[in-house]
Amino acid sequence: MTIPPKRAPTITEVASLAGVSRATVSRTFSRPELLHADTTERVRAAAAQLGYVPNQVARALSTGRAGNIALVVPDIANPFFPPLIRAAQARADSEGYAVFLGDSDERPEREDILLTKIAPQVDGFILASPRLDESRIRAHAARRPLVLINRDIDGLARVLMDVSSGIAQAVRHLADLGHRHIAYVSGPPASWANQERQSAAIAAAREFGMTLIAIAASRPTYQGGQAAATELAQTDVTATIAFDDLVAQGIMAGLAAQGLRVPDEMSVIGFDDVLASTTYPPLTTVAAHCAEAGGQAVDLLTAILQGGSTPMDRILIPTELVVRATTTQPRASAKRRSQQPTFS
Amino acid sequence: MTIPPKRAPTITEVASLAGVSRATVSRTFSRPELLHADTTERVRAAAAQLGYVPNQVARALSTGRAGNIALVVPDIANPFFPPLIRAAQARADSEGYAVFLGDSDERPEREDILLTKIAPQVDGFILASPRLDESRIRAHAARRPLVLINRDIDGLARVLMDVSSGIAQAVRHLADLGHRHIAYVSGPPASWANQERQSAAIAAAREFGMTLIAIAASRPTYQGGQAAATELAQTDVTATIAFDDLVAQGIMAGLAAQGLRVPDEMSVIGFDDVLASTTYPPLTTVAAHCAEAGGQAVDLLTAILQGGSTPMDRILIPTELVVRATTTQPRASAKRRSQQPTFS
DNA sequence: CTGTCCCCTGCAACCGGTTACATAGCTCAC
DNA sequence: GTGAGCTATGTAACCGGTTGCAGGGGACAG
Repeated sequence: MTIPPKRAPTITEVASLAGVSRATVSRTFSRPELLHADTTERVRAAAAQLGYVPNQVARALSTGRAGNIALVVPDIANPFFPPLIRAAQARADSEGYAVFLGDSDERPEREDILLTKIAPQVDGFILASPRLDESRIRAHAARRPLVLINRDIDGLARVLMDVSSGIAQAVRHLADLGHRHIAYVSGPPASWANQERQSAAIAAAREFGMTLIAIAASRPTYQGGQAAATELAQTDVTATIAFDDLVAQGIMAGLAAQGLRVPDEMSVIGFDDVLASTTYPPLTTVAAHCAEAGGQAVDLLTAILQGGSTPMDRILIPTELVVRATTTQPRASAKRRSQQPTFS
Repeated sequence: MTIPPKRAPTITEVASLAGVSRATVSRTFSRPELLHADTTERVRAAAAQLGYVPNQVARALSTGRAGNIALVVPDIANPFFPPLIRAAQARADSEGYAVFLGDSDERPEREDILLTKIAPQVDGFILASPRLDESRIRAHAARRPLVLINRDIDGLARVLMDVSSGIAQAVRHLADLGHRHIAYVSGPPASWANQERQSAAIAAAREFGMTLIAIAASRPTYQGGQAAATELAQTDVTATIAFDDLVAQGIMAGLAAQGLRVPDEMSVIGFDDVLASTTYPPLTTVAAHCAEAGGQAVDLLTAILQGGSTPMDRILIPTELVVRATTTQPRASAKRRSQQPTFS
């Protein structure tokens, strides 16, 4: 049996205990500089005695400011997001905002519903890697300040990973090691991040005169990577760049199952650097600083909420290669050249 | 489709468009069975035309029900929590609740502040692995319905892992393989989960006539596990049970750095089964079904919120051993017996 | 034809704050 | 001594819903 939750004291009770009007109590907590010091003191004492805390819901209704922000991600369980969420939450907290978390389960329509449902309760949104189409995102942005992470829509505030620098470093690293034939194992085709990474890889491979084949991981998961490893084993590529660390790890496991050793028989590079330090062997990867992206997104959002003006509405977070233990020189191999489409 | 206006339409606008009173619009969305079908239809049409969505904040103020629940965890980045959060969020969503997420950064006082700050905006709390002391938890529970995960406080609703069965299976598995000297690498001493696991391990070891030493991982992290591996290497134990998978993975990396091979020279068992399938070699571990815990906690909370009565206020989730590739028979070893405290 | 009952719907008072505006009292310069 | 200019506080109208209560009107029985 539950204890009937005791009702929190209201502003009216504090007012009568302190012998002032409700307005004075309200001002004590919102604009104390308007009041005589003695008065605020007396009100504070009364409030403390009753255990009064201003009701955020009532405050939100009358001011229109909720003191909350919403963070929507496609899949909390994807290791890319927890550090991002964590940083965002910490930042929001120190700015005085509480955080609504939404998981869209990778489904655009869930994202849409989530947004409309929690909109009145928040002052602004952060959409991380949204799967929603551009027009709907713009529609939501028209209602509430909104910051995107990992999605580039003109005119909207956004925090982006500067993918190309990191990918270029990765490809150059492989070129320096002597690799000539490499693969990119891609993520969700609809994902902006995937398109960015893939085209950056293609461009870099062309620059270094390497052959690059693209292999689709059915899903951006460990399992997807495992499946891709089977395809990889049938090609003559000696190095692979994966859509993200999770796929890279799946590839490593898949290769191991095929009896191929990493890095001796196949070099593997991940992306994000979210679990690189916890794989064995430690994964060479491109660090995307996702935690920083989360923090920056909150900063940007609160700046918009408070200032109104947006000094910089497009923040680029640099990425860079972190070399660990999954890349080395290619070994001569007699594998058959694949029929995969090749680029340059 | 109409261009969404900056300000969300209110009940008043819908009422005048539909030619009814505000009360009727309200009832259309809260208690439609009181209205004539034609009326609700007309109101719904007007609402749709304006893009009206009931304002949850206003609703919360007048009903006292916020339609939100809060989920507080000590560290989102700990892989134990994302599946739990994900399941909880999905469940809450389908029950019509939105979710506040709080990360206490493992600090009890942050937990306390978070709870008091969010309290008026939510109908109830879920505290996962709270670090807060019992009296404070009880204080919060007196104000709002509250469900605990991984913490056993008498009289409060809670979802617990039935640790002992899984640990017993793990120890038996090691005994069957022929291990005689094993170690438990512990987590945070203040953690209920750690105490449970450790005492279960001690009890099981005693039952099977094995020697068990306890080694403290300074922190329940990958790094903590690595450090513990150094200590492990100096003992004559042939198998290790880790506080959780993260620590287990750190141990594996640490052992590799010491030149010890898993499982040949040291068997390793984790706990939680949150990243077991993504390590290499795949980790033998105790599955804790943390996602189910999250879902059950939400079910329990919503039952309390709706029913008022609590049919079952203590849910036990069974755990069981999942054998993968990090356990095998012990190899004779000449390592020196350690001076660690031993239990039976 | 009238009375009763029930089904819908409207009226108006909340919920707990915020805030524009009014005002009381006081200081100070002229 | 009086009006201007403050400062500190009160009054009351919101914010956008919900809901107890009242009442109009149709159905139906007598």
